[in-house]
Amino acid sequence: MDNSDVSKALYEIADYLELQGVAFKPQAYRKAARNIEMLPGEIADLLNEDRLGEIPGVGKAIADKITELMKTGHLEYLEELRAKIPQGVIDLLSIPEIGPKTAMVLYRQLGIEDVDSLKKAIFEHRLSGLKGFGVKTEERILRGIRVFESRGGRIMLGNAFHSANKLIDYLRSKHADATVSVAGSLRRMKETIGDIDILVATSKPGEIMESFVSYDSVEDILAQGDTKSSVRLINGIQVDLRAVLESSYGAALQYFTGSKEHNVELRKLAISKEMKISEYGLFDRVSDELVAGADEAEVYDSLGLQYIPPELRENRGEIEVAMKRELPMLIEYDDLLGDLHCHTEWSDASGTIEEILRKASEHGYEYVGITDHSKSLRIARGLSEERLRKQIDVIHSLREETGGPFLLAGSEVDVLEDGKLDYPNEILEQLDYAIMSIHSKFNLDERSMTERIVTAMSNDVVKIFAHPTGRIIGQRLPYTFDLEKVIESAIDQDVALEINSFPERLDLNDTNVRRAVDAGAKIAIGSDAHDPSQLAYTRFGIATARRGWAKKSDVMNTLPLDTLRKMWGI
DNA sequence: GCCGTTTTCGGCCCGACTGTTTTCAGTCG
Repeated sequence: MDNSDVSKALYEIADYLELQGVAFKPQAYRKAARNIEMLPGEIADLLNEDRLGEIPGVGKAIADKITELMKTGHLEYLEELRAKIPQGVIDLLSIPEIGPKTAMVLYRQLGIEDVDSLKKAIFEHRLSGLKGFGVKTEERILRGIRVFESRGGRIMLGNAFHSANKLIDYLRSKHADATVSVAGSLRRMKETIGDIDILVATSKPGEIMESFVSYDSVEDILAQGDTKSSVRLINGIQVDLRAVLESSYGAALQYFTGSKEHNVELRKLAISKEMKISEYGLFDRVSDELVAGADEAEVYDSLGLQYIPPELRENRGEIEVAMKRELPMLIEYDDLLGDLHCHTEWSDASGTIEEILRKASEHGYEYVGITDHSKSLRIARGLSEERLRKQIDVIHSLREETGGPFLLAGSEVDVLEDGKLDYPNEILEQLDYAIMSIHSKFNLDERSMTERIVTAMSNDVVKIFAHPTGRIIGQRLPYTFDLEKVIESAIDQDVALEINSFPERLDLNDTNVRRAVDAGAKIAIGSDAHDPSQLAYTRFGIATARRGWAKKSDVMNTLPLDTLRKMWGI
C-alpha cells in the first residue's frame, strides 16, 4: 500500500461522490489525492509518525480513511460507495462529453455500465428517447467515444510539439497580423500532453476560426464558435483554438497556459486582493476596472508576484515562492555548451562521428561526446574492446584535424548485475569519461539494485548516470531502487544524474530533478541522439530541468570546456 | 471535507459552447 494506492482510492471516492451529485467533497478528496501523489516521501512514514494531517488537504476525516486503508488494506466507506454504483459507470466519465449527470442518467434509465453497451444503445437510438437527449447529443457522445478510443492515453511532448508547430506556422502564414502562441500543457512542456491548446490575438476571430477548421489535417470539427473552436486531427490529437483581442492577450495566455491547479490558486489570490481574474484580464472587483490584460508578466506583477515561467506553473509551491520573489533563475534553452550523450553508426545509431560533429557545430556547442554502447548490449551492436580502442583512435585523429566543437571520447557503459562495468579499467582509462547505464536485469530487488548502482558509481571514470530510473513513458515502469541513496552517492562520487532528453524517456523526470537539485546533486542533460538530427532533443531535456526548478549552475554541460575538464576530470 | 492576513462557519474559480430549453443545464478547460 504505497502513495499511489492511497491517492487512487481517494480519486475513486471523489468520482463516486461526484456521480451522486455531492457538492464540494469531490474537490476535497481530489485535492488530498493530488497532494499525496506529489509527496516526496512515503506516506507510510507519515502514518507511523502520526503526521498525515500535515499533508495539505488532509483533515481528520480523510486521515482516518487513509489510516484504515493502510492498516487493513480495506476501506469500508469506499466499499459502500462501490456497492451502490457499478465501477463501469466511473469508466464512462473518461469519455469526453460524458460527465457525472449524463453517466448517471445512462446508468439509471438504460442500465449502461460500459463503453460497449453505450455504443450499442447509441446505434439503437435509445438515448434520443430520454428527456433532454436528442439526436445531436447521441452524435456528440459517439464522437466522444471515438476520441476516447483513439487517444489511448496522452501524447508524448516531442510528438505534440511537432504537430503544434506545423499548425501554428500554417495559421501565421494565413494571418500575418495575428499573434499566435501555444498554450496549455505544451507551453508548460509537460512530458505528456492531453491536447494542444493554441491562442490567437486578433480583431477578426471569425476568419481565424474558419482557417483553423479548414486546416488540411483536421479530421473532425468538435465545436466552432467565435472565441473558441475544437478539432480532432487525423493523427487523433485534439486541438483547441481560442481567439481574444490584443488587449486581453496576456491574461488569456496566462489563463490558457494553466495548469488548472495553478490558475485556481491564482484566482483565490486575486480574490484576497479584491480583484478577479479571467481570460479577459485582471479586474478590480469593486470598480470592474481593468488592472492588467495585454501583457502576461503584468498580470503576475499586479498580483504582487514575480513572473512565473510556464514550466513551473503546476501549483507545486511556485506561487508562495514567487510572492517572496525567490524563484530560481532557471536554466535557459540556449545555456548548453555541449552534449555528452550521442550515438553513431559504430553501434545502433545512424550517422557518422563527423555528422554528429557538424550538428554540434550548428548548435553552437564547444564540445560533444561520442558515447556508443558497450559490448554486452549485443542488440545495440555494442562495441567490442577492440572496436572501442579503434574508435578512440579515430576520435583522437579527428580532434586534430577539425576546428569546431571539441570531440570527446566517451562510452555508454552497461552496469552488470554485480555493479561492475562492462569494460575492464585499462580500456576505460583511455576514455575521456564514461556514462553508466542499466539496460539489463531490471528485476532486482530494491537493495540489490541500489547496491548495483552505488557500486558502479564508485568507479572514477564514471561521470554520468544515464536515464537513472529506466522508465519509458507508457511502456516500462522505473526499476525499483532507493533514489535518495543514489542521489547521495552521486553527490559523494561526483557523478551527474542525467536528464535523458529522448521524448519517451525524459528520465530523470521533473519531480525527481527537483529532489536531486534540492539535495545538491549535479545534472547532465544529454540528447541520447541515435541520429544527428536528434541532438535537438535536448530542448525537451532542458524543459524537464526547468520543470524541476534547475538553475544553469546545476547542470554540468553548461560549463565551458576548460572548466568542465578541470572540475570533472573529463 | 477542508480551511482561515476579515472567518472555527460559510465559503469553495470563471466563462464558452452545445443542445434542447423557451431561460438553462451539462461539459469542458
